[in-house]
Amino acid sequence: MCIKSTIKSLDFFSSLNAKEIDTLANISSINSYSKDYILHYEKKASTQLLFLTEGLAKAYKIDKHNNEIFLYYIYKNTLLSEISNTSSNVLFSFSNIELVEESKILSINYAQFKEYFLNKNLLNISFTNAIISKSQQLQSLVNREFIFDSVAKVAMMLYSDLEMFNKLKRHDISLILHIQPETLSRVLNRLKRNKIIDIIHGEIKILDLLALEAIYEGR
Amino acid sequence: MCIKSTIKSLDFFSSLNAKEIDTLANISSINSYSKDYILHYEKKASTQLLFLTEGLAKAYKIDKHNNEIFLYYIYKNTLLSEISNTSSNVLFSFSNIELVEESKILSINYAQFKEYFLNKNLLNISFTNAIISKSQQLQSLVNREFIFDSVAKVAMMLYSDLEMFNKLKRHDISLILHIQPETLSRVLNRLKRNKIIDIIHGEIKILDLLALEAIYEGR
DNA sequence: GTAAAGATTTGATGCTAATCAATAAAAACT
DNA sequence: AGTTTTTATTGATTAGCATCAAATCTTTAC
Repeated sequence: MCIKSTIKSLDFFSSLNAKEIDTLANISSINSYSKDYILHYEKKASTQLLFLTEGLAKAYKIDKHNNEIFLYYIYKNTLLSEISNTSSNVLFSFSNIELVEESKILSINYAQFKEYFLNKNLLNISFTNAIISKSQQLQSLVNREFIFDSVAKVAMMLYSDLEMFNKLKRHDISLILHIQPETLSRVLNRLKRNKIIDIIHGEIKILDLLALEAIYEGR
Repeated sequence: MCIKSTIKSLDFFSSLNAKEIDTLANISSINSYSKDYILHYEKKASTQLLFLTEGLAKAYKIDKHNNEIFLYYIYKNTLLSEISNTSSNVLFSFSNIELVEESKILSINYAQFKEYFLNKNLLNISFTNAIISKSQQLQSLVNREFIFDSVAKVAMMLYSDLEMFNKLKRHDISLILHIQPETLSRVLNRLKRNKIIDIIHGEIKILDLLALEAIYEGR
């Protein structure tokens, strides 16, 4: 059956046996959504625990001036929901979650999930790890936004994922880095002037990897 | 014995029985440190899981210009360590942690803690909850810093904890809110001019609670 | 190939809060 | 009390980006 094979394909559930997967399938459903669908609005309550089985999503918030603040991407085969507590049966989302591609979502009744799994010491490790990795995404966000200025943000992204940088449109990069496209353009020019990178036909080549690292490693 | 009664006093361990507490006591130690001691440096590895049993600590990071960025307070009876993963036996701290008061710390060997407790499905719920509450502290930090400008930050703190606001020195408040003391002073003056608060002998009285709330709730 | 649409860059200007410097006020001494 | 030290305020200036507008370059559609 489709739902069971989907569950089996998720790392999160790899510790379950056949019978447990049956139980899980009974409290779950799978839905497909098209690109740009907004799954979650900030601060809204939900009774379902969601997993992204296919596709790509992004988490973001809206600031005072109605600008979108990109938080992080959520890749397939991971937990989508943000866990705000374990004592209540209701989950409050911290951010908006929007689908970037057409996606499939596994939706599990959270109250029953707790009853049949967490409270029986099943999936605890998976659950903890999922929460930790969300927490780490927040940590890198804090690094990016508080510790780094715009030059450091760009340097960091060039250093850690040049391929992605060259693949995406400048507009999307500026969204991720939470700076304006104009600022991004100016920063790239500055790095080029300083002979740290070169820009050939819009494609970026790194000339001085160490200098790039030094920019965001600081001091 | 002292170490056992300390363990018993921590909510985190309330689900353990006497024998389990014995086991835990064997892989633990308690240390006292004086005010201003720095427990953890950012990015440093540790093999110990730390709990604050008495006192008060603060987590902070250092930005490019060597300014301290206050993250959050850590209160007694809670987990001090930041959990970066469960697969390794080493913990990497995300922030610096410094004691604000003279404090007592319970220190547990993390590898053995995992072996004797987490892997045996003990303390899983406590552990998960501790991680969630750390994650939530980061979330409110993100809210404060991204969504709020300096006026909104001050309004929020006045609204939610006036008592604390009046107790602390302006310098400490500005540290918490991550704005400069000069800015704080100017913001307070502005609020006073707008008749939202009054300042009598340095002590702040709220005149218009609704207006204050509107400033940071503000669409 | 050419027009239209979209993406990127450049220039000018403005806003928020940081920084620097000086003063004023309050608290802690003796 | 008076003096020193700490804390808070005020004024002037600046840094860092955002914003707006226009120009240029690139891609897409026909």
